[in-house]
Amino acid sequence: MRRRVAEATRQCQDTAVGRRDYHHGDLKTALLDSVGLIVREQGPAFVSVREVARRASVSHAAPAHHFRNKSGLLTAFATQGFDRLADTVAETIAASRATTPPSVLAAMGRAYVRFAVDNPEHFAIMFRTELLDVTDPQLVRASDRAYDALIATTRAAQAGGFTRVDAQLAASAAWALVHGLAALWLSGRLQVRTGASDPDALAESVTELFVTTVLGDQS
Amino acid sequence: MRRRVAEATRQCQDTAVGRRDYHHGDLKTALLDSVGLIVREQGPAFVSVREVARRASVSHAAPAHHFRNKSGLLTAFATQGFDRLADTVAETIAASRATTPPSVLAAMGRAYVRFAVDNPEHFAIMFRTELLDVTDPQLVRASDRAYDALIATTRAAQAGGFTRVDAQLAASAAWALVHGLAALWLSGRLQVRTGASDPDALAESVTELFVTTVLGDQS
DNA sequence: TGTACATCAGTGAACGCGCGTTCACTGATGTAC
DNA sequence: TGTACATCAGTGAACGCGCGTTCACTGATGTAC
Repeated sequence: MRRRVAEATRQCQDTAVGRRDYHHGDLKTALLDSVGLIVREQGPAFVSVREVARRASVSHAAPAHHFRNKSGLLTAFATQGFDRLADTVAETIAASRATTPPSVLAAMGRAYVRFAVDNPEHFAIMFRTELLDVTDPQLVRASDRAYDALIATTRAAQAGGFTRVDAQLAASAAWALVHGLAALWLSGRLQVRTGASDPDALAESVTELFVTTVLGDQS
Repeated sequence: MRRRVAEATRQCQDTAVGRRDYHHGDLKTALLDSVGLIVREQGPAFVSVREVARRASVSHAAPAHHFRNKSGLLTAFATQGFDRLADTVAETIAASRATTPPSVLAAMGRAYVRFAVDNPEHFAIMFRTELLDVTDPQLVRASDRAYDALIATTRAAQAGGFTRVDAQLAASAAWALVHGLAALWLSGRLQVRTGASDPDALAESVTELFVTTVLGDQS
């Protein structure tokens, strides 16, 4: 009886947005969204396959049809994060095409911190290598894409005579600087220590300091 | 019967190093050591009160006599980490008393990375604020001690006319730089990206770059 | 020095719980003819 | 267009497990007299 009623309902609403009778439609995405919500609200330690399924309103066995296991689920989530980061960085580079490598690098640094602040749930998982399958090809590809943009920019800076040091060291230092800033901000320590409340302003000051000193026009 | 044998054994070995009959002697320290071993070998996610007790060869209820709960245990471990970091930094400052603030700051940066590499288990917990009781007075005191040393040094640099920017920003930037370097190194990303194998050399290059540019002698 | 007693620091059983994963299953979907 | 059938994407029960915390307990220690 309940089945027949449900079916009748389905036939009426078949094309409506809310239809989610038996097959979900886009459960994979919904599960990754659930991971993000849990990490954001409670932290990485609270992610469980069952809670993720619960939030997506499916049975706890459903995720197994989309991810090999818990590690696979987290790896997919980290991959999503690296893809978004790489997209953000690529957009930043495209938007500052007309400027010099140092100002491109500064913009990338601001974008990195912005990404971390806007997506704390992804940032909190992306570098937890002990939770991930770091050999996963999609994860590798996504994180490569983000790093390649960085090293290309410091190489351009070096080629343009803008840097005091080689491109590799400049890339490592720049990455460490913005990564540390993002991590300390998200852990709450920087706010406590400095009383700062605007991560963008802080990122701007720090990246500006970096490029004007390390990448100051030396040509 | 077994009891009497055990007692006889105890009476004979009462003063021996290995004696650990009923009262442990220094269980609190032993439990913190166990936490460190687990984090180092398996990661923070694998720390459980029961496993910690198991490694210290006591019953799983024993830790409750020394720590309020799991969060208290981790908070004590983080406190131990901040204390050791502050000690390391203090020693570094004492050892470079005769030099200028920029070179003191560079030495502190190297010490920070060195600490993280030598104590990855502490570093992995110290900034996981969601796992800790961040209001714990001992934790606050220990982490204050480490930060105070940093801000004092950048203030000295500013007072000596060594910095392009104010002491607070210099402290934030310096901290972010070495913290990011340590975090990326421990996550394994930097090795993969740069092929580097010596964190000390990398820390030396990066801190040197920072102080010569940001704190270059401007007087 | 000996003894009574309070306190400390352990034990082991028990509680109720949520976890990851596997399994046989079934409803829904898509495709070949 | 209709139908048979393979495949896909879910369900719900079950597995065995380890977890954090509490509790009454007891052995060991230290102290007052």
